[in-house]
Amino acid sequence: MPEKFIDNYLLFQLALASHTFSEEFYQQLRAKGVSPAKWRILINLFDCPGMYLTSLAKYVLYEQSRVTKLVDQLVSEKLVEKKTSHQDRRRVSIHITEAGTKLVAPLIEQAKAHEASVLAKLSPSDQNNLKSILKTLASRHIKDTQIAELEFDEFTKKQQG
Amino acid sequence: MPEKFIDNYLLFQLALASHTFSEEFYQQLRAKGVSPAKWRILINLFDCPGMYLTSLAKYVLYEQSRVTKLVDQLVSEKLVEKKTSHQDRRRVSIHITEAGTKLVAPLIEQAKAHEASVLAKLSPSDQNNLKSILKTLASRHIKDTQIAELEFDEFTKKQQG
DNA sequence: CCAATTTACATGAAAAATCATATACATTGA
DNA sequence: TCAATGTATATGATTTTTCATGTAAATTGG
Repeated sequence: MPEKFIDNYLLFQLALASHTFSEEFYQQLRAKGVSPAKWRILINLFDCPGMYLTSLAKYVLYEQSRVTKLVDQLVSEKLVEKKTSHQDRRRVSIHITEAGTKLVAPLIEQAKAHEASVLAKLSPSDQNNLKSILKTLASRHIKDTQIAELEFDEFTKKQQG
Repeated sequence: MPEKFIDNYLLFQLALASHTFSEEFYQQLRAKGVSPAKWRILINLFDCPGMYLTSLAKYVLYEQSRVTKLVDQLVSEKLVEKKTSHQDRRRVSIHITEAGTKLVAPLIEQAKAHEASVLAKLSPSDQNNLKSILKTLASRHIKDTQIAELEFDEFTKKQQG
């Protein structure tokens, strides 16, 4: 078998790894009746409740209009709530509900267990290398898109004030 | 900013990296009128012409019925051809055409340049670490799904015989 | 050899995602 | 102040993708 371009092409390698392991976990999610898209939304809101819709969209890597629709479904399932901002009445902050939290909390434990099973395929040093390299790449991305800091500052200000 | 679960969650990190850099390149593709899905099909066929449809689907990480439809579109654009197998008349091998090759060849050069720009964000040792770690993860996947070897053996036998 | 099962691919209806654009609000600068 | 511009989200039509299933061919086991 000759070396193919694809097999050494970083974007393909990343897509393959992401796809393979995500699909593995999605099986577990579906078994509990949670779609991958809703999981992504919920886990992000669990981590950072009150996120504005557009920021949420950037975090979950979905288009804004798609997130609008997913959030509306989650609202109808009482798993999240929308609140329009007082400072800027165009903006909508999304909060995970008690029920939403009850749903995701055990899934996070499952996710951690699954992640451990994936990392177990690698040596301890490779485990660290992989995560740190991905963080390097991610940090540049976050810096480029200027989401996290701004959003979080507003969030903490509100909590403190 | 406290550490969020998500930001240290491997599946999210992989999805973020894959998404970010793929989207970057997809901009270039779209500028040339090629959709990401068709690029994936074409580049795989370029690497391994004559692949059977189901194997192709596994390689490009798309569902079989989706690949059937994408391939049919590509056939109508004269970029690929379908040939039913003589050994097994259920199977269809897909071949990239001259026109298809002409279309992808320069895109591969663009992809290589883009990949270099992504890797440039990392130190040389991290570049090697990342690729080798991803290969480790991928090799297990390929082994699990038993595609490549089988498929290629048949292909080379045909060429030799 | 043949019924039962499995495999490869196709198809059409249903669901999800995207795209273009609308609406409502906010900001900017003359 | 207010017109022009920009931003946040919503909406509906279109396109994509999935899901369930169909058809035809191959394989398997009696």
